[in-house]
Amino acid sequence: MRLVTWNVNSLTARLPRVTEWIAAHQPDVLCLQETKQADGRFPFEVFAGLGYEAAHHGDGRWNGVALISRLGLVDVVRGFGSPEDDHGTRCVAGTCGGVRVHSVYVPNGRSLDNEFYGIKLAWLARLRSMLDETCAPGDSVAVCGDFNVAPDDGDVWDPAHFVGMTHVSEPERQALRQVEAWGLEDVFRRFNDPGVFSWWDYRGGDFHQGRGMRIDLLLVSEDLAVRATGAFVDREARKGEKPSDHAPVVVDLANP
DNA sequence: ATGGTGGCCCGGCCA
Repeated sequence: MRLVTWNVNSLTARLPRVTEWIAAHQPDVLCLQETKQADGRFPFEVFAGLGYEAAHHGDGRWNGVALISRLGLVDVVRGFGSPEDDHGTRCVAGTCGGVRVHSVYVPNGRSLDNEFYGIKLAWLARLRSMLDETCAPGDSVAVCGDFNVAPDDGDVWDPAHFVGMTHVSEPERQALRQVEAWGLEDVFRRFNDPGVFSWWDYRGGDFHQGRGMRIDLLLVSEDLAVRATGAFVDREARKGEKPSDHAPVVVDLANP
């Protein structure tokens, strides 16, 4: 099973790159974030033509998440169940080939003194409580998406640059660890040394200068983690014509 | 040097 997460920064703008990438890399389950589409504009038929079922949760200009699967897609749940908890369309879950998969887009937080920083911490706490409510120990679970948190100093190009900034603060990292404490592992780390990134700012030639962060994560339950055979960032997808500012992150799992 | 780029959709927000 090839499991992928990719923040596409507008699926409308990125659809040619996404379909090209699917054809070349054959994901079984693809979690997208920042589709920036309402449900009515999501191109279900395009993915169906490629052999995939899809679920989408989006309401227009901002956010929007999708779950795309060729292993089946059942028991779809959009959001956390209350608009106050959701803070936009940022989570969609479904069961794909026996795995409960969540595509998530954690609020950015903007800065430590911004009201959205508290919203980000609350959202991560709600993500944990949602897992407690909807998944049982022993379930096969994956939570994949743009967490807007770099788990460790090795996940940013220069820790000194980020002192006092969002994405690296201890409360965010603690909130992420509380999600993992449900029973999930950042399995990418099994196969990659520090210094591998998934996002680079469009500005200032950051990608070509290597100024990135690893904020796109695939957190999987232990039964899945032990089946992992590899994990990588496809940096090629960050190059070329009209790239997203994020690259796809891939985890491969052997059959059980 | 408090900028820069890109996406939404056309002025300003968001990342």
